[in-house]
Amino acid sequence: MARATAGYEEHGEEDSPGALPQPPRDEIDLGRVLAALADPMRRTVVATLATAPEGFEQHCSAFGLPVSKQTRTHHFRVLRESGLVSMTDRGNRVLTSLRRRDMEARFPGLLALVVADAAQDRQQDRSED
Amino acid sequence: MARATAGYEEHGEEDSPGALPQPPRDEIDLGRVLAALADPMRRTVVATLATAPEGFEQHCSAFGLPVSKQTRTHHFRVLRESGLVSMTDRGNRVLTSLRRRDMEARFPGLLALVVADAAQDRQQDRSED
DNA sequence: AGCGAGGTACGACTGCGCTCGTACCTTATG
DNA sequence: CATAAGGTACGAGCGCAGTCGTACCTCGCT
Repeated sequence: MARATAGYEEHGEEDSPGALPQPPRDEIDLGRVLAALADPMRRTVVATLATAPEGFEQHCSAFGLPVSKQTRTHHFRVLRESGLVSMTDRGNRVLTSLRRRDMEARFPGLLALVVADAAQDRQQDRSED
Repeated sequence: MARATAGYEEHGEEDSPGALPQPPRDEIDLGRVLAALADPMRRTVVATLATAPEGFEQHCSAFGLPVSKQTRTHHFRVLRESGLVSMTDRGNRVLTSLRRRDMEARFPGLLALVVADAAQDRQQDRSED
């Protein structure tokens, strides 16, 4: 079970069954979001989700992060508690989706910056071959 | 003297005398910038500079940060090494200015987000009186 | 020259973030 | 039912970031 270690209150209201706790739109804190995006690994995850079509969901393990699964869990928790992503517990697998509308409403253009930067990084890697 | 503790190389080319080392525009790293902006105190500084008119410069001590001057020095160093601000050593005082054009060129809209968030915070504080 | 204010350098402490090992749970598959 | 895979909880190590104390420098003012 995910306990309320975050700063926001535990809301009994959970839209869908298995939805893991996350801050409501108005309580999303810029500091938390920026801290979450400061990590390259988490930025990769966000860029991947943001590049994918609307409503895209993916397993946490499908991002190919070069860390152990415990560390992966940690990163996804940070992303969720910051408000960047929404996660659904399906028992043995967890689906992650970008909170695109919430982020666009609170910090318009921020996701685009992350996407653009990730794209530029990929281009640099290609030219270094 | 400020030594090159940053990741970027020490460029002999310094535009104006007393200009403290800072990364050139193309080497400004998003992770560093986001990490710098993740701190509320540094975000306040950036928001203040971004709200002020173009080319505005201010002493580090004039921001009213509730910390010691050593800590203040630390925060401004982080801001400078991230590429957010430009600093000029005038002997006994240091002038800080926002690298507005560079930031707008690399991460368009980011400063606006910081400004908007700071404005919203101020409004909340006012309604809490 | 002396003093105070602004700033930095260096060192130290403290807390937090990233990492993983171990243990355990849940589900799908054989 | 046994096993493997995805995930989490808990704890530990480690490094870095934020904070300050002490010391020192530079300039403006008296």
